[in-house]
Amino acid sequence: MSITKTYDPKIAEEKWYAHWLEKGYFNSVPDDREPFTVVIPPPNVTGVLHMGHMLNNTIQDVLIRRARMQGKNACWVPGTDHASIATEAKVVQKLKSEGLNKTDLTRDEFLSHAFEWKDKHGGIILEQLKKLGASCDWDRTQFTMDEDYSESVFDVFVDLFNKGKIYRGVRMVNWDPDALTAVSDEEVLHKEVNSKLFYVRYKVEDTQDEWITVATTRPETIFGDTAICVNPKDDRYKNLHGKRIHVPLTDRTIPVVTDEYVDVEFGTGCLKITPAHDINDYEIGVKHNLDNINVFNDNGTLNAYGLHYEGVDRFEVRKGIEKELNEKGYLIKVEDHQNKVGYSERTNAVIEPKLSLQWFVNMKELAEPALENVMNGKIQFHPSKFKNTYRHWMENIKDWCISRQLWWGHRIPAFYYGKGTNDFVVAKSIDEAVKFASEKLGKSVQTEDLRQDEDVLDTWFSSWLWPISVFDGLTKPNNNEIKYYYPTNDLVTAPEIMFFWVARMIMAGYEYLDELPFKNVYFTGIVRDKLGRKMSKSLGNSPDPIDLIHKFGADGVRVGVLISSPAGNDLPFDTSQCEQGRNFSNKIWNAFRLISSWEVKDIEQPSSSAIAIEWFTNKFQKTLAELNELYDNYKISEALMVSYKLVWDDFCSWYLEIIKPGYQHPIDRKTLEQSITIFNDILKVLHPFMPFVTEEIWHQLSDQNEDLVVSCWPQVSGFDAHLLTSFSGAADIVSSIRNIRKQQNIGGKVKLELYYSGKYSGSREFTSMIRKMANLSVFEATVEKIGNSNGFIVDGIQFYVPFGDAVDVKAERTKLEQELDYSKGFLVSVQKKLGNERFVNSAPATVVENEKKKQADTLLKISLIEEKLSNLN
RNA sequence: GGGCUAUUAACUCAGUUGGUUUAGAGUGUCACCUUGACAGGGUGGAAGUCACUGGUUCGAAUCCAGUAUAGCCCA
Repeated sequence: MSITKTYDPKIAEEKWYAHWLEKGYFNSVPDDREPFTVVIPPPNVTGVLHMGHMLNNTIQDVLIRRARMQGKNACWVPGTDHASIATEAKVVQKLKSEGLNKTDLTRDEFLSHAFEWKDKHGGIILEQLKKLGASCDWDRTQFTMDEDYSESVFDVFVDLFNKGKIYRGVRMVNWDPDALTAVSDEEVLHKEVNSKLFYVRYKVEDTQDEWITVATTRPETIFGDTAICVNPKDDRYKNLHGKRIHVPLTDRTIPVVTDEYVDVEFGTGCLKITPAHDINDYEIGVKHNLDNINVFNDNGTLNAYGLHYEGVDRFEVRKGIEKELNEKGYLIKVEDHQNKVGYSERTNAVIEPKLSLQWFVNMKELAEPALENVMNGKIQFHPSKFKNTYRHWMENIKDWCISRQLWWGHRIPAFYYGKGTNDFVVAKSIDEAVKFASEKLGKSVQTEDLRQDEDVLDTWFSSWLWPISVFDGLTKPNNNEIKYYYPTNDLVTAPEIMFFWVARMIMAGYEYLDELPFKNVYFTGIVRDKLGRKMSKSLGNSPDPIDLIHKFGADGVRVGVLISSPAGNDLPFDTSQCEQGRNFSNKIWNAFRLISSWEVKDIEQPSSSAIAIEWFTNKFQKTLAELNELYDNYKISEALMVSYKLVWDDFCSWYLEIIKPGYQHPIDRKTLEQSITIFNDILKVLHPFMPFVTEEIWHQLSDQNEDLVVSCWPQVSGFDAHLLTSFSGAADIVSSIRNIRKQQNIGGKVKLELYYSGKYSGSREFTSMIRKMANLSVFEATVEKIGNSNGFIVDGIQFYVPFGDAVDVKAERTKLEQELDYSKGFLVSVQKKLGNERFVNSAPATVVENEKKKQADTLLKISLIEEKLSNLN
């Protein structure tokens, strides 16, 4: 049976994923083993896989697969998030394309459309994750709006309300006029934009012709002005204190107030105050007891206060009012101006600050343990630089607005029985609400007397419970699963959602289980394109991950995304990295193909093979120890690179070349068997990165009782450092001879002679290997100096390769002179150090010793080169 | 405006508590080789004032200060 020349991922991937599922390897139930738990950052239920997911989930899978092989009870819980605002926006859009407006539907009608959409598109992303090889326990798949899950959300709401940590209040919120909802501070993106600064004059009351000029970027809000504010220290305006001012285009007058807040330098030093439409104005308004005039409708058009602009969008009004102010002589001038404007992350609408009645969580107490336990290292951040950002946010935390004016999500479990601010009860169900309301009112209340709050909860108010609720930790406290799997081990996520999600999960963990939710947080970077732009659907610069998998194989893509993405660093992604990954798959495949192609015979094992096996076994042990350490420090990218080099350089370029029998010659049984053992160990350490190709080779290479996915991670047993050093000395000799062949244009098939002077012992055990790899006919000591030869020095031993017919003395001389220059320069730097008395006196003895040894070695080397040069003619 | 982080080869990154080399790797690039495991492989080479300026030290890519540039977070 011939093996294909290249690895074909398609067949292996389908076959093995199905097999793993069938065997239930990814399923976990609590047992005696140590648990290793990861909860997936639940993607949007209607989302599709993008490169960010690829990176994130590949890392999780690598961690989970390794833990599984280490004999831990690995449990990776998948699921999806209802993502209220994003999903609702999609559904609204879809309905619009069918000619349906959300406003024409009842809540129930809308929700049935939404669920229909969810059932159709929901979970696509989970299917895509399977293509990537994700070894999640699919039986545990959860959705944040599942019944049990929702119950825990309501439980928490009720509990926090009863503890006084949830309250209802009028606050300035970020209003998204497109989505018609409040959004949290974190969902607002501030962008620098070019705008205009309008200088508008206001007439002072009871004067003939006295005016003051106000600079504003938002002239459409003058209908909401309720004061003019100046700095009390500003001499220019002292005469205005206590006066009243006419608001242009209206018949209203407003007071002049003074406040230090006003920047004397900015604009005219005269500020119009519109408390309903600016957070700073609002605060001044509260301080000076000013009215709030809201001039906007929820959709961003002006209301009746806007007079003849009623019903017109605010940006249209801005244009119109500029014209009108100008015509009526109020507009003094217009300047170009740069300022920052908030945009909705979801709809990209310009956010309007708006006063409204919303639900809030008081964060102060919740934040305390969450901050403390990250700072003291109980919860580790990788990389740790994110601790600073985290601390900064947690120390300045603000209350969390959790109500959203949407329908898709967990409806706020507050039930109103009257119009008063406090005429409501909070309860898990309508039945409970009836009971509580009856108690509160002291009379019987019926279901139909109660009206549930129209709003839903912020999505993060459900996902902050994710690590607890996927194990029913709130609805069934102290159940076996929560006790066994919680706290989870590693969380892999993007730094962008550190506050939305990570911080809040930590808070929920301490509030509800008095325990951290996870021990380690691995922050991935942002996946960017070649131009450094974030990969996003809207830019259209993101390749479809599934296409990539078709082209390069899942293993190739996994390697591609991991190869250059250290924790916390952005990943500048290019498909050439997947190509590298695919080539790596092929390299491994061909190593397998080579070994399989050999005919076995019961012949004697060559000593070069015996030593190669000994060397590689030690090399593998050394690398394994390195790998384990890199994993422990979450240096996944580096671990991959170390594995890559182990396979490509050590295994393929050295080991296999050493043991490879001559063309059409058989191999001895012992070497073949030991090589298979070695290869199997390599497959094990590669498996977390490249699950499919390794499983495929594992089964084809030798008979196996078990599958690689559940095999044991190799044991660390130590290594012989001396042997490894000797090998690299031997490898240096081989390289040097290859170099000579290259310089002298001597083909690889021409046998060469190699002589050495002095005591050569360093790499003695590798003599046979050197003879084979360098293709030598002679390798022995000599007492005479050999003049006409190429030479090199390894470990202080002079080696000679006598010239054949083709002699290039000149080239040899040049080479030696270069080497001499370098060595002399090096000697100078070493001697400079040693000549410095203060160095010799203050540096540690070992360091000084080392410098002395360097000096001696270099002196020897220089004398050897000089001697060589003088012998050359 | 405030805070954080970074700046090492063409690109992407290592460089552990300052001291195994006049700084390493992968990719790319260049030269040569290759009917023979490898949509390629092998061998070898070139390529860096470690952003800049000072300081601490016997010794700085590494520690400190300042400057410049970039990114992120917050307002």
